[in-house]
Amino acid sequence: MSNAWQQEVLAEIKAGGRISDGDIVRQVRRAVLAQRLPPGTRLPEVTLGEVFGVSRSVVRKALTRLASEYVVDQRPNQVARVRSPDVDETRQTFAARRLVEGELAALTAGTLPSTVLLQIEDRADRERQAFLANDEPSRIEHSLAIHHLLAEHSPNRVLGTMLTDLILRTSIVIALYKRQGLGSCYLEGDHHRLLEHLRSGDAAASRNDIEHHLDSLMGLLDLGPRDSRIDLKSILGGEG
Amino acid sequence: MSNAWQQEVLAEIKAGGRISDGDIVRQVRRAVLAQRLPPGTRLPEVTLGEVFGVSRSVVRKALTRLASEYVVDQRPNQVARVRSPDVDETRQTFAARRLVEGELAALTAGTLPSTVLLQIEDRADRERQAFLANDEPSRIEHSLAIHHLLAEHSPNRVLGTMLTDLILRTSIVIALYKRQGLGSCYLEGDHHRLLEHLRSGDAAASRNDIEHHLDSLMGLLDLGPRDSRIDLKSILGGEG
DNA sequence: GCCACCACTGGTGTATACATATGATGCGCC
DNA sequence: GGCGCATCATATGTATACACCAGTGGTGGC
Repeated sequence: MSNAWQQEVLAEIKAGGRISDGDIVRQVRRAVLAQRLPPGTRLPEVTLGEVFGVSRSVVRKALTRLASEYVVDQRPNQVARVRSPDVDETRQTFAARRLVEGELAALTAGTLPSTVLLQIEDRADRERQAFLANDEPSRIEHSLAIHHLLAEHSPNRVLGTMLTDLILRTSIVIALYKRQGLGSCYLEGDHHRLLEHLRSGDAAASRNDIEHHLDSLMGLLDLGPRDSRIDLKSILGGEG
Repeated sequence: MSNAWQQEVLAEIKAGGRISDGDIVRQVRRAVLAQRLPPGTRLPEVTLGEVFGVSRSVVRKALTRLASEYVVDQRPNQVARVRSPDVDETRQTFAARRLVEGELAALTAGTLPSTVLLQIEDRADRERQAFLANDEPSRIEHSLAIHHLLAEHSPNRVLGTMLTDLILRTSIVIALYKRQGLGSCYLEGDHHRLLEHLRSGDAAASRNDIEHHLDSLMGLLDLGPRDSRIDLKSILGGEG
């Protein structure tokens, strides 16, 4: 487990009060998304417990939840490891999100209160600014916020929750398979265009915006035969 | 907790060897589906542990998993209870399953090996027989098996897993909201028709079959204003 | 020199004890 | 008689101890 990450976690812990399993889940999620915990990283219960200052009971619950989110791999009698989805799963995850988020956009078009629309607009503006300032972490944060707003305020809570999960999973594989040398996954105008169609209530156009957006996003990934090399590395390298 | 159920569980335990959290998950799922554990039923950890002959550690893990499947409601410092989805969630769950299973049927059409097609055909035949014999539990088992086969053998494993979850959730609400006095939710011919379209590779027709099937199924439910009475009952009655 | 076996270490699986929160009950006061 | 508060029973939250399992390295036999 990375030491830098450990330091950061400790800092956050000092600030807050007691640590619950939910906190651990959030922290690990964030670290995996930011690739501070690369795929294959071992996550022993005792070590995590020491890092967070809690006992194995709490850690176990957190790991179980992370496993149900497909963030870590938990096998009987073996240490939990950060999951490493292969290219097939990546394509399938994108296809699933395309279906769910497209439908959700169509369902949601024309139903959002102006407060939410303004939140989305604000995020889209700040995403563009972050992109221009070359601040990729901030850009990602704002981009994710837009999609999460759509998930949270959709009229179908069941599909909304499913989308929340899929956003996480796609974010992980984007971080994993982003084409080398590509500074940002920003798609100029996509979010603003979607916003206008959501505002005007054009369901078909909104669905189309989402589908096109996700297709473009997946197009920025490197899903070629390189995957065999990755699998090999994770098998041979171990610690990554 | 129902005593009859306790007896049945004990019987199954005697037969098998040791009990793991997965076994508990399966048993509780089954009991909820069969309404042997009605919504609102309290599921204290110690009691469950005594029933299954294991300690709270195992039970806790099982309950966490059941909560992530939306079968039970787990709130901090309170006993876990069997969840009771309201009519809104019921409609949304059906809408979600309609979307996912429709897409999956379209994706899967024409790709299934003949062994799987024969399994589906066998289940459809036996479902009809069970219906004619008025054996509703068997009919439900075969019906579920068909949809699970579709989920398991679809080319998209991510969507397939999502469908597996949605089948469970819709089954629960079907048991909950089935119109009183309705003996069976059998829809004559639906599964055989779907089978033929899957076999011939007609994606559009397969999707249409699924969507029509689920619409008809939801039509058999009683989702009227009666729900207010149900909520009232569960609030006032407590033990249900 | 190579293969099989064995002990060891690191880690999870499970049970249990203690701390703490929550809902119910019954008493006393108003 | 009704309302509020103390008290208790019940159940969960957390930590910890012990048993078991898996991978690993070394060692002895062949």
